[in-house]
Amino acid sequence: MDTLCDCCNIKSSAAKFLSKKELEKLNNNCVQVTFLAGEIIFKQDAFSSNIIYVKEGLVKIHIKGPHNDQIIKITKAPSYLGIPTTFGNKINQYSATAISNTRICFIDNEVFKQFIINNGEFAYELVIELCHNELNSFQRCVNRTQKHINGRIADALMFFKNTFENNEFILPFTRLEFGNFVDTSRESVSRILTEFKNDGIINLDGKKVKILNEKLLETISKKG
DNA sequence: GCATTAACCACAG
DNA sequence: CTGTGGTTAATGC
Repeated sequence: MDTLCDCCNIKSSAAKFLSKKELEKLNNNCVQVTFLAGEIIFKQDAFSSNIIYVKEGLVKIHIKGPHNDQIIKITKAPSYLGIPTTFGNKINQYSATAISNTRICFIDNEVFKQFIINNGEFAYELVIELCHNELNSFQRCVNRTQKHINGRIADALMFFKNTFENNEFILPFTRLEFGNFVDTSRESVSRILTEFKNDGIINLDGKKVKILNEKLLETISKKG
């Protein structure tokens, strides 16, 4: 049974520092749930009651804005979700939706908090993860405001190439969602993608994308 | 001014 | 949902 946290082989880097006893405690205060692509894991404005650990799959984090739903980031397992939302605020500040089929562990807040307080190495690993997240979001912030659309779309394509570890992948987005991810309209996404296709940078068939000229794509991404 | 960029709108698969 | 063409506002040269 891999539901036992003790022998879980997808332990977070932080959970590796938990003692036998702590893992047992975790095991008794954590449930694993499977989500299908498209299912909502938790919703903005609802009470947050748990720490969420993504064991397997891809998840999108998104926030309702005044006009659109904005996709803040795509998170690939293994990763915690909702640490800021749970400790910073009782109410979820964002929603999380499964993009692929996903396995999630829901962990009791109080138990998690006790680990942080009592186990320095565990806490340290978490801080590292949070720092990475913050740096990434700073970076994304700069890119979003300073890069032109084709740069941002090139960024996104490179990102997917890296997360799927493949030059060929299926966009987990409609054009509208893609637009919400890179802060542009669905029309611009369509245009730039066909433009990339016509320039021989990618192959495009609906949501199927194959990167043909990674070097050029990289340049576009860098130059913005 | 003129050119470029990108959003908004409308219409058609 | 997607792609395309026209229009338009903002910005840069």
